[in-house]
Amino acid sequence: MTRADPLQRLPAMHTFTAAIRAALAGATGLPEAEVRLEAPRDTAHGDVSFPCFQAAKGLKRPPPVVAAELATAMNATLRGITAAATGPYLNFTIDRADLARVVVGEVLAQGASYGGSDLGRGKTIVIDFSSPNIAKPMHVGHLRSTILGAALGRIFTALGYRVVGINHIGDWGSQFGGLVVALRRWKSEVDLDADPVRGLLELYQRSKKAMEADPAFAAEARAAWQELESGKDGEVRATWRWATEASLRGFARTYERLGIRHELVRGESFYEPFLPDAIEACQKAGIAEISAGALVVQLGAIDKGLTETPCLLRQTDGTTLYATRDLAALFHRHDEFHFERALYVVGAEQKLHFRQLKAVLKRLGLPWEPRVEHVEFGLLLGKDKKKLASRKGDVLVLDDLLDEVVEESTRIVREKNAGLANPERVAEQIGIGAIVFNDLKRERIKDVLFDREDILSFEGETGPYLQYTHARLASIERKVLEAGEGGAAPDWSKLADAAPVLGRLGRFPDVVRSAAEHAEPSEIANALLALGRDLNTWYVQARVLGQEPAVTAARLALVRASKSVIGNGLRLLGCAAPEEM
RNA sequence: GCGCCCGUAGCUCAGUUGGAUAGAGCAGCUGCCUUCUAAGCAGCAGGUCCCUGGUUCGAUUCCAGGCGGGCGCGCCA
Repeated sequence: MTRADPLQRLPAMHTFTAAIRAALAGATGLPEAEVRLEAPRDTAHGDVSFPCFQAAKGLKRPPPVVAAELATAMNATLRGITAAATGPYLNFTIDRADLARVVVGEVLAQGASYGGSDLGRGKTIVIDFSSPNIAKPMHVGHLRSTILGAALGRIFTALGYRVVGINHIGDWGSQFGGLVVALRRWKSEVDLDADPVRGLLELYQRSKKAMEADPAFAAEARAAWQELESGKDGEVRATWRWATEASLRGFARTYERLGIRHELVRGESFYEPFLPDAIEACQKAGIAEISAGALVVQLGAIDKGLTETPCLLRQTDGTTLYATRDLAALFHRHDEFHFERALYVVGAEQKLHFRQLKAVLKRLGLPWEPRVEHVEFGLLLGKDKKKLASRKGDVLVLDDLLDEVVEESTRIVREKNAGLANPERVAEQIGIGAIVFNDLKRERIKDVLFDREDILSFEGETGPYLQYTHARLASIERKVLEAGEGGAAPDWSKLADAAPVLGRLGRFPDVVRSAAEHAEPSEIANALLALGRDLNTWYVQARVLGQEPAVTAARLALVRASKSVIGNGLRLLGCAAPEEM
């Protein structure tokens, strides 16, 4: 395999910024790396801006004077880019035709891969996300981890990384002894075919009650758990395995609706055999000690905030804990994948746990500790601003939410576009898109108020708004082609009125890269919304059909490029990009 | 009590490594469907960027201390 010349892989905008950077470095004497360019907040100022405060300090002259001097120098050096001083700012405007030709050309040439790169070639990213518990339906609380993790997976894949998405199923623990006994006794009393997870939930809940009320049941459950833990491959294990597989079948439908797949499904039970090794590693390193009867790793020396909260590896009764299993899982993943980054897409309420986990890695002196990241996200809060808990009357089962939103989108699709060829499919795309986008549009650390109205609204800053924009662009493209127009050579200078759109198209690859770096899909969501706004503003007043051929061709090219970028962005986030809606 | 996170318009949020007049959406009010989908567009109105101090030519942004809200804090996961 031959490696592409990295310079040729630079996004379109870089051809311009590189020229500006080099020219500024030459004129100011600053190293190129220290020439800090920014995108002006107001596009009327230009495409690229250089605040002259720093340079002025070095040159010992007032910033506005420096800006004016540099403007003259830049205009003498640069071609196709004009520089103008506005107070202390030096603003660059790229020749409109050049900007349009280069950006649109690159977007169209790269198509579905525009926004991506080969940045991650040969590197592996492990993403732990979703991770529901068996015998319980996925709750809306699982939504954020599922949607965020899947989006991150697609983003890293687009950047050329090998992505291993792991579903760390909660399939282990003493409570499953009770479930096994419940299945043994009452299997025939519930419907486990139509909706296996709901049936299992009923049994699970009955088993919890029976544990308290019925000593014989409790004893049988304990015995079942002991047998399960012993590794014996008998009736108990077979029943547990059946319950696990039935749950996974139920989850699979939900994942399919969301367009999500994991590369690996590995329950906590998978790591059971590796627990002794994990504990031994800590003991051999001399960092494990007995405290109040439990085996712990003290962490105060690493992190003062953890003085009072050591990491517990083994309880007084000899059994292991969450942290032990996560540690074992992490060692296993490192050995198997030699990851560049290992991301845990888990709620912020588990921050302490991951801080402890990383502190243990530090005490072990493992150099790859910084590669382990807790991609935390805010809580899902109820209307009372308290953590959302299961309550009667609230629809909190994930599938129910998906159904409810799709029902609403079906109603709206019928109302808005009665002649649509496949309304069910489009309604599903829009409903799911609304849910996914609603979750990804804000910074992940922010708590989310679970607001049904918010999710069911398809106007403004929503997934359907972008899907609608995409569908309209597709419609324009269809109509232009039907009319047999758009085949002329484009006059790129006629896209001068679309400069904000061109800038956003050109910067899209930077947005994707930044979103990956920060593990923050909301950066893409917000960039798409801004693009959508600028685009809508542009095309309502720039008709494509029936213009001079060179104008129609140029506008059609921009429509296609914009549609491509919005589509790419929506798909990265996990939203469909319908051609019609 | 300790630790961490959040605090920007009535509500929900953006705001790039500190930089120009702090921006969107929703809700409210005005307009725009005989021309490429009105899930849209244009406009009006709406601000003590929680407070106080510090660093800086410059702070919504960085630092410290408060205030308010949330989450977490050894044998659950």
